[in-house]
Amino acid sequence: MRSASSSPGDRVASARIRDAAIVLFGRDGLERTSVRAIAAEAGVSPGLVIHHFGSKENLRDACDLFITEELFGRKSALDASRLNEQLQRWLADVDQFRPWLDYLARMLIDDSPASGRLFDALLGSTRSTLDAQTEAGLVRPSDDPDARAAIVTVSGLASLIMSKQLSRVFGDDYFGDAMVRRMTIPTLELYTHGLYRDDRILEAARTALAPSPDNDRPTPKENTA
Amino acid sequence: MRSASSSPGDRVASARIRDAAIVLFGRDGLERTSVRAIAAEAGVSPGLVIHHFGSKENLRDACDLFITEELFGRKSALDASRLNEQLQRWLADVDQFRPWLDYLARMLIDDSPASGRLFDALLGSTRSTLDAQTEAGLVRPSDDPDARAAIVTVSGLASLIMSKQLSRVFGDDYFGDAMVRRMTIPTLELYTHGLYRDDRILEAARTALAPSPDNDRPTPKENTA
DNA sequence: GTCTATATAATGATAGAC
DNA sequence: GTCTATCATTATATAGAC
Repeated sequence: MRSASSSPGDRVASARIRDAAIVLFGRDGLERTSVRAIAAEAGVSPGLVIHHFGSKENLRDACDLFITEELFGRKSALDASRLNEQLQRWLADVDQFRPWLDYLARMLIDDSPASGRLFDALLGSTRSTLDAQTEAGLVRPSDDPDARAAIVTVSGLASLIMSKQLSRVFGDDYFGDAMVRRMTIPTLELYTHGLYRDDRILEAARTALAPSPDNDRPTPKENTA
Repeated sequence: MRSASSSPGDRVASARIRDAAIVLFGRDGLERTSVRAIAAEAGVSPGLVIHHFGSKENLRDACDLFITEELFGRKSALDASRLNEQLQRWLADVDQFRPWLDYLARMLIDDSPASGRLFDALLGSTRSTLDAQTEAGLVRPSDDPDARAAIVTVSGLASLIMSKQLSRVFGDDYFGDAMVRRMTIPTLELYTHGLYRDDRILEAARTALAPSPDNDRPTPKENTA
């Protein structure tokens, strides 16, 4: 397995540049990262970065491609099980894969061309996983499986995107074990027993959204934020 | 109520500049927005922007302050009910408040000094709302109320941060009614009945995380992403 | 493949007139 | 308060030597 840290000498320069770019783009963001900084991180000259990738934008595309291929494999077909397995691996060794996780989080919030494809793939994977688990009797059926998959997807990604905030709140460094341990059981608890004690709020919302032409109130969201 | 759109002439220049900055920072991000672009949006010269705010960074701080004061009020004390009420108002009229919602989402992902305070306030508000609802018998008690509040908070914010992705998936323009309507019932469904049919996965995780010194596996997250 | 040196454009910020 | 003109810095990207 290729290391995510940059140890100059063991890879060719173009790979070192790409890896350095992933680290810095993921850590500081695309705009805050200069070609010079990438060159310094990779131990090469700024000119070589452009020589290999043509432009900063092309380098970003190369990083997007690399990360998505690491996640999904070279095959264009979406393999939900491989994606889940790969994500598990990254999350299981955060110290090593943090740059890739950071880059992934950046991809999801900087809506680039690759961003939409990535989100669609994650959503599709969640959808098919939930379908399989529903068929296996593990997960409850849903009236709107697509919407449910979207909710589960964005909720899962939320911990990734806001991992810095969560780590700080839990007195942990950045996506450390303490945070993961602290979140796991309550998350599964929520997904097992829900939050509300009875159907009152759900039924109230159903009534409010029921067929009634003059009803265009903006749907009671009931403190879900 | 002050309008969030920029119609030059009805406000003093410094307010127009600040509002323009909120629009552009929220839409394009801090780094992609130049002082010149803000000046053009506000209908003033670039020099005036610096004259009023000293620097781009100070202008950003002023925007952070403005948005947080709009959310929480001028009082430093955290008032959960006011915050919830204000968020409802913004979400109920997305067309008007989109710039503020966008700016809010940017604040949460660009971890600035104000970002941590904002997140803490949102978390605290969620926590106290859940506490009140628990006491009222509406919400189930939790073994780890802080962790549960964190999960609910980031999950709620996830829809805000990834609203562009969600809108696209639901064939809607950007946080439109279709998306909100489509998400509301499944979200409440999830919060009412949960996702899993029984306790198997929860119990498996509890066992895996049970007191066992040699067990430092990275906690099975079971496809929540 | 890799470097140094440089061109060119855009940025944040300043100075001074009005 | 507001503008125009400009400075100094930094950015990406190019050119050509080795």
